[in-house]
Amino acid sequence: MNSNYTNTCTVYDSRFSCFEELTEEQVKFVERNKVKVLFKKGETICKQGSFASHIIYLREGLAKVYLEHSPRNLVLKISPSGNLIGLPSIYDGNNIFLYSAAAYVDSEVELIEINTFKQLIRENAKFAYRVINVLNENTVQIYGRFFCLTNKQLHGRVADILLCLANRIFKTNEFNLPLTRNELAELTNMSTESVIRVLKDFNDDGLIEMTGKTFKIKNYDMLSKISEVG
Amino acid sequence: MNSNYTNTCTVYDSRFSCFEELTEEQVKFVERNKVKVLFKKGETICKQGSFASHIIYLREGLAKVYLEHSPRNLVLKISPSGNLIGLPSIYDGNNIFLYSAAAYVDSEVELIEINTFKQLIRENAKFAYRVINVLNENTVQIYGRFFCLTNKQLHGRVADILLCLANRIFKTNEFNLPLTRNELAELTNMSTESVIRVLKDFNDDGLIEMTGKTFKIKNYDMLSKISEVG
DNA sequence: CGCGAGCTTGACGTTGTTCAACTAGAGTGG
DNA sequence: CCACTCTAGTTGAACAACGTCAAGCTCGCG
Repeated sequence: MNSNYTNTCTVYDSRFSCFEELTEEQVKFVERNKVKVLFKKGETICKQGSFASHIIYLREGLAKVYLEHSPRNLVLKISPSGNLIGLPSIYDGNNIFLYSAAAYVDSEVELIEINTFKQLIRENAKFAYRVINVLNENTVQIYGRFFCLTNKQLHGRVADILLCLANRIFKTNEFNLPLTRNELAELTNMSTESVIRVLKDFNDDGLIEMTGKTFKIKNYDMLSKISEVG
Repeated sequence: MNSNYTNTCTVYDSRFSCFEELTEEQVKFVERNKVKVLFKKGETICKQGSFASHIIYLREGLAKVYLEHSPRNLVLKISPSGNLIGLPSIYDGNNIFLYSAAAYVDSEVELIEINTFKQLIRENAKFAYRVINVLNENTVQIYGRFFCLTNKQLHGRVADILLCLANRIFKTNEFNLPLTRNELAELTNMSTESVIRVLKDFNDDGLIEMTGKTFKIKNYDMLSKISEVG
């Protein structure tokens, strides 16, 4: 019953699986029209502006979804395993990827032929209903992140990301982050130097313990508070 | 085939009408389960966090859709007549409004009972497919605005809004704006004073002609350029 | 051993907000 | 018809928040 968006805004992790609603026959239909692909860390999974011939299911790994624009990109979300990427591409006849996605770590994806996916939506209303739920979930997450990046200051944003990573990605208070400081900066929409300074502040104040890429949340409540007030 | 998001980002104006896909019987079903309501300028059409018992169709008027948060709100989009508000509320079992909406001008809306709407989605896959398109269109628009507010500077944002209003709302280069400077500031996520200063700059440089609330776009190309480079 | 990428730090400049003061027009009540 | 008040609009000056730049550091790897 939470009606605010101040927290855990960056990671999109769907609670819905649309595929559960498929009939046996439809499942086979999907099986026949998908391929499995491996992406190495750093590789582009889909490219903004190119033809979207498929919907992407991230079976294993971690990816960022972002809008490309010089001089700097805008990361829309990070997507852990179990999520769909490219759903907005089924919008209108064009089938163009509206964003790019890249692998943060080695990842395994399944590419589902887009017309297969569209056909399922038109054939199976329960499946479509699930898809709508996934899209809406995604919208909620984007709204949260939108708010975060536009209305919070640096410390709030970094606190937010740290909590987000701990809660939603690693699901523990101590984790080894596979991102560079530069990638963290892109994620929080700030300069690399500022990321470093804020992390140092948190470290000096005992809110986190940080050595290189190992992070440990020491004062969860305080970080939450910083995240809230911006 | 445009793959960037630099322009006309604030107004959501759907090209899709989902209702065309309904059968006669379903149309009657909707008729029986909707009510018409008038809202005066400034009134709240829906309230973030409250129960969403209905989907809102804006038949006539102009509204802002926004996240509530002190000290300041975040406007997600402005919605002209002919659009649906509250679709993300059908996400999961909760049926809570994820955002608030308020009328910029006197507006006429139709409230469609939410379970009616849900039932239509589950019954009619073509209808659901249309709804998905509407949601995706909305997502595209939000991405554009997200980019605009996070990566553009003041002049770029104001140029953006002006073009947006001219192109999408008033559909002419000369219009009378029913918004205060303060509302413009909220819309561009900047301070009222900054809005005034930027508008003055544009006016002094001959890009626009402005007297009070009357605006005239004088140099469309230059404004576009400013909007692009941020 | 040396090279390059990522990381870190301090100094400095820019952008945009905040604050305070002032102005103009639109009610409102005597 | 005139104060009075209230809101919206405007302006300038001070200030804070961040980004940029330049330099140096560290560590893994060829």
